[in-house]
Amino acid sequence: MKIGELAARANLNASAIRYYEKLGLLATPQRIGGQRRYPTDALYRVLLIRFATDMGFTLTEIRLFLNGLRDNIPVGPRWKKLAARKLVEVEQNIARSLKLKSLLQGLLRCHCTSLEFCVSRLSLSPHLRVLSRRCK
Amino acid sequence: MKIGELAARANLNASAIRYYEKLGLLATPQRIGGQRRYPTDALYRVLLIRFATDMGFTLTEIRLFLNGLRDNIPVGPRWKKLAARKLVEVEQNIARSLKLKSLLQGLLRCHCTSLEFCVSRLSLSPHLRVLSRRCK
DNA sequence: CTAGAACTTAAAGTCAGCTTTAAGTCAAGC
DNA sequence: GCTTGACTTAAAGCTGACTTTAAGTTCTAG
Repeated sequence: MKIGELAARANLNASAIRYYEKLGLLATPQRIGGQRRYPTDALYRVLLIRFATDMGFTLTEIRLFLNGLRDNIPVGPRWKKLAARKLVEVEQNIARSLKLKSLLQGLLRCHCTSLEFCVSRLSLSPHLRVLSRRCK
Repeated sequence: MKIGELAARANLNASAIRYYEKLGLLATPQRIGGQRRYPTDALYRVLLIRFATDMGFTLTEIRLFLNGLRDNIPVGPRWKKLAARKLVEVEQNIARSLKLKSLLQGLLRCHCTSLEFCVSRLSLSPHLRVLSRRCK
């Protein structure tokens, strides 16, 4: 498989594949005439990387994890430590986003002419009054 | 008020204030001996900007909104359009984060030796099998 | 055999939201 | 009058995950 096909199958740019290789996330593949040739396994590796980035892991974290695999360090504890840390981050993000959501909903329920009232009703910080002060 | 005091009161760096000014978020203030002097209003302006960035708005979005204020375009519709769009983004973020959370929790409940089972039980994508295949 | 698509490299560019640096100017207290 | 801290500028640096560029090489179809 050449890089273009690998990239297409992983729904990525070829440059992203080269970037992963440069970061040490992908092994340097066999070359034919200077061009990279990948075994099917490489696709799974790339898809795993994509999955992990979708899970919110950084490429650095993923490299740590994959290097653990390579060095035959037991996967369990390493993975769980990373996952537990990420879980905390995700939960904080959810809590924050829920707060933002209700704040935005509250603001959206206001009419412009009553924004001043809305601001106080929502107990928003006083600096928001600069907003209502200018509101016709 | 000099820039240092404004920055301290907004819990920001002075460089951030200058950056906001450069982006057009803050009016160019009066100068005394080349140094910026701010009226109290400027603090409310900065706090409003901080509030909006905390709400997840980008500085570009905030500038659009503030320019609307300056040009005496009615605040209500403009604000609501931005807020409604942001609300959708926030809701998508929440949905995504909840998915990630349950996925991470599922993975955390696994033991290394049963990760293969876990992967199939969680109905994870097949590329995750590359993981379990290497797991001792 | 040749056109052109796909590959190669290193280095620079992108986005956001600042911070840091370097070299200098101004203000306030003693 | 002098020191020191706060201010000034433009430009470069930072993080993360890539993309783009430029200039060149190789593969493939006709």
